[in-house]
Amino acid sequence: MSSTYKDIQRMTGLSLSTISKYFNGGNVKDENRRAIDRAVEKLDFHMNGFARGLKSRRSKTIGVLIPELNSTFNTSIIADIEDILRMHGYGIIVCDCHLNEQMEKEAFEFLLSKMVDGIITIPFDKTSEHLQLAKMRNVPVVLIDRLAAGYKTDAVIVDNAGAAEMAVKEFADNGHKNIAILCGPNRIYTMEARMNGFKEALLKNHLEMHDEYLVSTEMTISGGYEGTNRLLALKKPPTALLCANYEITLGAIIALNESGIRIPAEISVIGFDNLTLSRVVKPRLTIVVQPMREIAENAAKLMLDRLGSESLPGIRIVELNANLVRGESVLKLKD
Amino acid sequence: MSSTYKDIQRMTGLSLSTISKYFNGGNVKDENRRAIDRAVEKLDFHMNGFARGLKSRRSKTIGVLIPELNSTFNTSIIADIEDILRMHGYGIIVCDCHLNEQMEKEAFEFLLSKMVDGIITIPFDKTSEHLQLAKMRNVPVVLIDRLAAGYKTDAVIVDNAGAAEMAVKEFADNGHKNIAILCGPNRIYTMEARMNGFKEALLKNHLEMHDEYLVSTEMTISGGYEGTNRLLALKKPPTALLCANYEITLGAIIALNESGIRIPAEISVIGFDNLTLSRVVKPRLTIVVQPMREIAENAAKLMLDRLGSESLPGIRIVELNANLVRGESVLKLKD
DNA sequence: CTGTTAGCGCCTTCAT
DNA sequence: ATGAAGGCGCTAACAG
Repeated sequence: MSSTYKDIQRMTGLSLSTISKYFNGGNVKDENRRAIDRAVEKLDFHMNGFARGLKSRRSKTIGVLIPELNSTFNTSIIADIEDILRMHGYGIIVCDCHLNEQMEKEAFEFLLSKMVDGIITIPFDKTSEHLQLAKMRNVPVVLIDRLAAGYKTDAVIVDNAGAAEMAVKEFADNGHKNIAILCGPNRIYTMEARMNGFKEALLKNHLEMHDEYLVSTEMTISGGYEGTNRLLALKKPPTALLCANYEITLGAIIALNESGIRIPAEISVIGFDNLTLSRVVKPRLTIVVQPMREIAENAAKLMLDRLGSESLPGIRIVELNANLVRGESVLKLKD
Repeated sequence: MSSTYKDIQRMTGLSLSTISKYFNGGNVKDENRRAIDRAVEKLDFHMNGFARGLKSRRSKTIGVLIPELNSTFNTSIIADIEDILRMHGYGIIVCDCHLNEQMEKEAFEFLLSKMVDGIITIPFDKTSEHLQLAKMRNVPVVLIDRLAAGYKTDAVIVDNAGAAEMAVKEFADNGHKNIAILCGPNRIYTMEARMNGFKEALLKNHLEMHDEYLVSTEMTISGGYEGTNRLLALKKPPTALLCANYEITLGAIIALNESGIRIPAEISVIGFDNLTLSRVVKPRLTIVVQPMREIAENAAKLMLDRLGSESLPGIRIVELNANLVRGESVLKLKD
């Protein structure tokens, strides 16, 4: 059984309210401060978070709900968010809904039941009806990666279409006409956006669209691996390949390496997401880098702001841009 | 402002204690049950976790403390633990201590301050003094991956030395004598154990130990990549290579592929940890697989048991074995 | 600067 | 099967 204010009271003779003030930054005589300090030490006193939460209605805990923990992008964002929030005294309760809309809703309610002060989520379900639940309970929500159709709230998004366009332009500028994309399933918002950006960019650059160059695959190493092999098996394989996320990029590289196909001599490649990878692979990979740290920082900041002052202006949407980091994996074709 | 028992009381005319019974599985007349049901619906009533916790002294929340979120092994374990615990009504508060002992201690206290009912951790600090804090507060701790020197508690460990030995034996059985290991830093418990297992296995198999074949590197793709290139640069490169974790394995494969070195014709390789990867890479990688799911399941179970019945027997330690899954990445040498 | 008092929302004897 | 009353540990007026 751990000690309480009452125990401190017994040891110091001070009243509960003085003790409370001490713990909440009020004015307390130095002499008394020290007395309390000593008592805390002796008693190994620790604040009871339940009692405190009961009054303050705050758990200093943020829910983080993502579609899948086994994804470098997601865990990297989580790592950064955790970092930042912890500096501010907040813990994160993490839920993974395994790319399942039903579970997403359940996990969302679960988080609310855990008295989180807010929820940061990378939404999966396109309708995102579950977000309404938070509104009813007055729990702020910050979205990452996509806006919810029916629910306006703070969000941090990346210009995914723009990111894909950037890559296509890089290929086009280097004279490529047969450009393929290895993309995740359309049901994933970011993947859809990147695919759309890709197609539009072909138009903008006056390039023909080859259906067989639009490969939709799982967002895994295997997905990238198999997709690449499918492309290589075409009568006329592409001269340029855009991989739409980290795991796919990895799979593509492994497949190309294995087939003994040289980058960029035989195929030009632009990867996605992971800067470390780009530096490791030789020749250095040209890569579309999402500003992971910034995404996390902005999401955390949006949340902290909301929690800080009860009534902020309206919705704030932060749109960040991906960057193209050039390596040597794109060959300049002569024309 | 959300509704409370009092609101239900107003709507139903029942007493608070009846309502409490209803929510805690007591005997309540069917008629009254329905009345409460209706009120809950109308009021959108949700139990206040703080108030409940104040009495029950349980948050239904488990702390999970790991050295680093950017590691496939860790996140994979977390994903499974989260899964299992959530099924039992528990949420997880995740903390990443960034391979830093000071932060580990702070994060541990932080978790305790968040009123977690228990802590599951992959400890980093070798002395693990911080674990004592949990004992004082009567918070059960389950360790993963290593036992703490000074603190006896439930744990799930893997026979790391045995895992390394298994790999060496596989190489030796195939006639290899020049076997290298690409291992993480010695300060990481599992890495130390695998390195030791490796050395012992050389002895057991009557193989000579070449210092230059014992490469210590970072547990990252770059680490594996650079380590491999270091090995390849030797006058007499090894004929067999054991990679001591997933990221290192990945880096090694990329490096070998790039150098145009064929597996297993020119070098035999055994990887670690990731079954998916082994299936993707061609030739299929022989791999030492840790039973991730089992590790998570056992850790979760140990914790749930502890929380279930206040006084269980003594310490329970579960030791699991890694498995060698054979692919075609180990060449049989003629002798 | 300190003490008194009345809750926060729920659970738990103890009666009825 | 239900109700009344007190308390879990902390906070927040309000006095002094």
